[in-house]
Amino acid sequence: MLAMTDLNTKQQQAAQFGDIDANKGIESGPLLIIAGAGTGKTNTLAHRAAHLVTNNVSPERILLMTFSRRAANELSERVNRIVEAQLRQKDQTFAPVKLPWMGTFHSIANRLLRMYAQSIGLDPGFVIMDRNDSADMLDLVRHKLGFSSSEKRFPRKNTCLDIYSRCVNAQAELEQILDVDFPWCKDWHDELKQLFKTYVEQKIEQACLDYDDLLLYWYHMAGVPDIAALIRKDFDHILVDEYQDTNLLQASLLQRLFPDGSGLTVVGDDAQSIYSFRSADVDNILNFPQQFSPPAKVVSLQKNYRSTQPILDVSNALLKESKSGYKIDLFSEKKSITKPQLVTVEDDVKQAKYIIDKLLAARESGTLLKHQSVLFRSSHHSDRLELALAQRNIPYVKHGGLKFLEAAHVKDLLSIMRFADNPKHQISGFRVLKMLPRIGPRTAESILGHLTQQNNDLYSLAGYQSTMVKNEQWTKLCNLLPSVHHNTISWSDQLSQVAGWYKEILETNYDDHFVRWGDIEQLVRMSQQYNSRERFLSELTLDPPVSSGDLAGAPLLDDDFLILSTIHSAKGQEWKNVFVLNVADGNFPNEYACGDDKLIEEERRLLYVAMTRAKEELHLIQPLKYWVPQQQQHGDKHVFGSKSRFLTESVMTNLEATTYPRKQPTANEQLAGQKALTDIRKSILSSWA
DNA sequence: CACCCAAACTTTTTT
DNA sequence: AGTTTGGGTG
Repeated sequence: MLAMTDLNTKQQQAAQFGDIDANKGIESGPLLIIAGAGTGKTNTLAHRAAHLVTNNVSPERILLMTFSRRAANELSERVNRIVEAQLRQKDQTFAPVKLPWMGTFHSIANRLLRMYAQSIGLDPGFVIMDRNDSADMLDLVRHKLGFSSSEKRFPRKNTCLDIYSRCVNAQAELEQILDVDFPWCKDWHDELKQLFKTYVEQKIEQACLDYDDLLLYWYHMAGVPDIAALIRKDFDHILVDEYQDTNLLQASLLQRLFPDGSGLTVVGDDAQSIYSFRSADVDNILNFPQQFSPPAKVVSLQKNYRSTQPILDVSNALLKESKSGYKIDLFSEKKSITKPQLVTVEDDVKQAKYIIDKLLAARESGTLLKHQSVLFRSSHHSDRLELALAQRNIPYVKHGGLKFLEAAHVKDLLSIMRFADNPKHQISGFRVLKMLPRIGPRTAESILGHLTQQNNDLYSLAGYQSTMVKNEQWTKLCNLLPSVHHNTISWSDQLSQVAGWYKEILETNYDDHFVRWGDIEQLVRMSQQYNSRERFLSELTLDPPVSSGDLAGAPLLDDDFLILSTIHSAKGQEWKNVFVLNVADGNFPNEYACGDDKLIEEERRLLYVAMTRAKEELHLIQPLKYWVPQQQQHGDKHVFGSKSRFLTESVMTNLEATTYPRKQPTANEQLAGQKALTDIRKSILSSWA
């Protein structure tokens, strides 16, 4: 038996679960690891992977699915270190372990689908659409079906996509989804159904898959016995991280592939399930054990290595208030007399001031900015703070919120690449053509029609007859697209060539083209890291780089900076000091999430996630009034928030309530105890006497 | 038919 | 606040 000295008993139990088997290395039934916040989940998972590898399970037969690419990389490094350490103990030589099958559900789906494309009637050159593309395509379909000109307003494209996505991911009928989640769209049931049908047809026609399709196709592929058998045969072990955030579609495809659960390990914490808007279903993890017979083994990790006990006390108290779940109690050996703070401030200006005060004080006493963070429910909550930070010249980086790929110019450039890659993909084509001056929706459509007639041969673009489009930009584009498509231009030059063409458009269309060009150059550089156009395009949509508008800006020149993050993006992270903004009803829970109990429960878990990020200091900030980004009616822009419903009595006993700034005594109080010094009324009266 | 401007509308979180 | 829609102009 290998020494696993740095694991506690429970962790070891989880890491080593299963019997050593001569053929398969390790033979194990289904296993569920409930890993509370900060209980060493990644370490345990990495040890489990390492345990498998050192017991002769070959690395390429392990399928490891994580929530994000970042988590995957971290795990990979950890596995490597552990395996190395263990082999060194046994005096064996170490060759780095590569776990080739590691990534998000979506990226694994992408790989498998390309492998099996031919067998399932899928164009192996399919393009992956991001959410925006999908929404645009739906919009187009909606126009074609004539739903946009109806008397009553048809749901917006993004709403439509949300509805569609939920149907797919929750594996439910449209009617049911409308009833539960989109009751205001119920009247449009028939039209929506037709819309989605046409949308699916369009996607097939244009050889493109949206995010949901990646899972959906995988799920259907797993339903074909021959293919399922092939896939199953390739993997001895499947480890799924963040299982609490999987949706029904993901759970069902796992079940199809590995019906008896052998070799299946899932890890998660139901108390941290915060992705229901993406159709994640906590019931997946709650019901996991009973899915099998005999039921899966459950190991729960409760010893926390991150936070001080007072922080865990308040977190535990919060969790106890929820209506369902495993409700594990976290405990820690880190004692402290400092209770987490609940700070009442007047408004968001004071809130920002408080944070900056505390933040700088902490830095003075040796805590770097990057060991502190500010967390919030929605990304605009930090607006006021960002302003204040900028004024005080405090460098920060914001996670969550606007994405690199959502910037118009980046979308422009990528759509040129996508169109060149797959001329059938009309959404990109449309976007590309409309960039040109004097080309609007109608002309673009007509050009695309011409292209379709010519079998999507990009060379035929030059033959499009029109007096309108004859200009140099058009001619260049007609040459550029086919040379990219047929790789006449080598891959390493493609992006810079395309960017070169786009520069002119950028300069005429945007005032701030200078800043935007920086992003384009960044993109060109990034493309060099991928070895083909196809990989570049799919990996970029599957794993979008975090916000980058200010990537070249000042903050990164400084190596110490504050982290601002939405709670969702803070998953898995930890900081010494954590500030949570706007802990008040309306923001926390969010006013849009007060619909039903399930949503409220999730909001509570969100606060739980935020609290458990802190190692030493936790400040919950409660503004008495806060800014509401312009309501329909022009009323007061300030709204008085009431106390968050999550701060119940039992939670409050674990918090120290303070006020900031320390209340100044009023003038009357300062003079308190003295008799009236004078009566002004007399002097006023006297002037009329 | 393209383009520009004004008015209306909608808000969370993200693979 | 920033996007989407509608109307008017050239």
